[in-house]
Amino acid sequence: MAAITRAEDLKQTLETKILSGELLPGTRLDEQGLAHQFNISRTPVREALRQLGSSGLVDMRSRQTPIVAIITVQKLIQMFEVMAELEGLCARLATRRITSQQRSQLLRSQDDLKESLKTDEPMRFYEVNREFHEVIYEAASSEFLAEQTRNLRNRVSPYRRHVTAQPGRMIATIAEHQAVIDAMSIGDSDAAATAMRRHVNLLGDSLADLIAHLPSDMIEGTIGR
Amino acid sequence: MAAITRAEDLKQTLETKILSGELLPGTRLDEQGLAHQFNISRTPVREALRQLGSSGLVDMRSRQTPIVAIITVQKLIQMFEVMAELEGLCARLATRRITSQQRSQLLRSQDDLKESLKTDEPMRFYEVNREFHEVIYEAASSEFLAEQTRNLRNRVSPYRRHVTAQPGRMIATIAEHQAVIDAMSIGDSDAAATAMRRHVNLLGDSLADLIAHLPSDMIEGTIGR
DNA sequence: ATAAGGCTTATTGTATGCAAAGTTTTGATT
DNA sequence: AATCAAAACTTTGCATACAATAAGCCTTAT
Repeated sequence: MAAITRAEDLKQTLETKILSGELLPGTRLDEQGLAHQFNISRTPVREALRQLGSSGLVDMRSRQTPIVAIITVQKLIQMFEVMAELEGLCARLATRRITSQQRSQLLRSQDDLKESLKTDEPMRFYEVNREFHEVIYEAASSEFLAEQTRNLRNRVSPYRRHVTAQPGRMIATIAEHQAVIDAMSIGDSDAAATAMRRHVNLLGDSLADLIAHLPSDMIEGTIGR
Repeated sequence: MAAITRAEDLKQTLETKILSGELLPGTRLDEQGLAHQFNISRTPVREALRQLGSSGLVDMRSRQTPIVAIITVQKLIQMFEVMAELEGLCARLATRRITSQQRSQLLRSQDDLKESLKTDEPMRFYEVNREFHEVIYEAASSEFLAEQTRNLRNRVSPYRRHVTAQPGRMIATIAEHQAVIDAMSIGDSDAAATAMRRHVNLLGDSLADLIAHLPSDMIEGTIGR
């Protein structure tokens, strides 16, 4: 399922670089530069940028050089608010529809989380955490809901890695995940939804605090160049 | 705030035609045809189509002629499920943040709904109904949430008008709106969220039923030719 | 009659050139 | 030295030409 068109290829490449933090918010993405850099013409570059634009990762003000989207603290809070609701719905649906296989995957990922906390591997923690949520998306059996939620996760991802590595947050995350698992295991879908919503909102608050209390020139989001 | 670029213009035009039902799901949107029809080149046409593609209104399978997106009944149900959750969140936030002006706007729209039912003006009903929800988005004071919810409303809109005009649904809608208003007026944000979620889900079920029980060649969504 | 295969045609993907809008630099004037 | 204006330059928006791929059609063989 490799991308066949240059535009699609570039879109994937840029998306990866933005999500991974290699391209920081505010970075200018001029067509000619990218075209030259990837040995393609401006046409597919434009298409890739436009697509990233409508997905929200790139800011496309007309007649101006596109930049990696900068999210204000206020908007970040709003995004987590919505994400909390969607993840909550995922948990609610998953509680009713989860298979036993998926249930054991959840338990396993919980063990892995504790392990990576003990061995102090924040990157692994980040990845396992992602898997935990991914299992719940799958268990919810709503491809559309999964897409929407993933898209939102992606959009906040460039800011998220700041907070994920914080020790306090890692411990809290494990406890919050446990609350979700517990609610799901007794089949209480409302409690599962509430626990998940709370989990995501706490994460958002913590991230918002972190960013808001940083001096503005420490925030990567300020127009770097 | 008129669109200045041809691509943006065309995007708006196509979006309007799709939402209004003038362009039915399954309609082919070939670049050359549109370019000729609007006296512009293929380049801005491509851009407009790509944008509509990522917003979900147009289906853009690679190397194939784009078509107005066809939504399966299953996916439609999933979309309403998510929309119900988002509209519920809107109602919850709006309950806490609504101004007195907005509150009276809600009451007024409720009167207008009853009026347009009495005078049998389904188009007006449709429009006032939209306004009702729009006021709640605004009252929720989360531009991001409003955007997400609107986008979803737009995506189901081509299918929605089938059910809106049904007399039973119109009466039910008025009652369901009233439940939302009542909960909001006593400041019970949870009840408001639940009432709104219920309202949107009922609408979705009703629409899904309608479409599922129709012979497939009566569904506009089937690839018309 | 039907299915398989190749050829023709239609349509999308990409490159390039030109026009228009925006940005920066430079210079003149106060 | 500071400010404003204009010109030079940069960068995006659009048009057109060409390449590549998929779709449709016809032929042919079984």
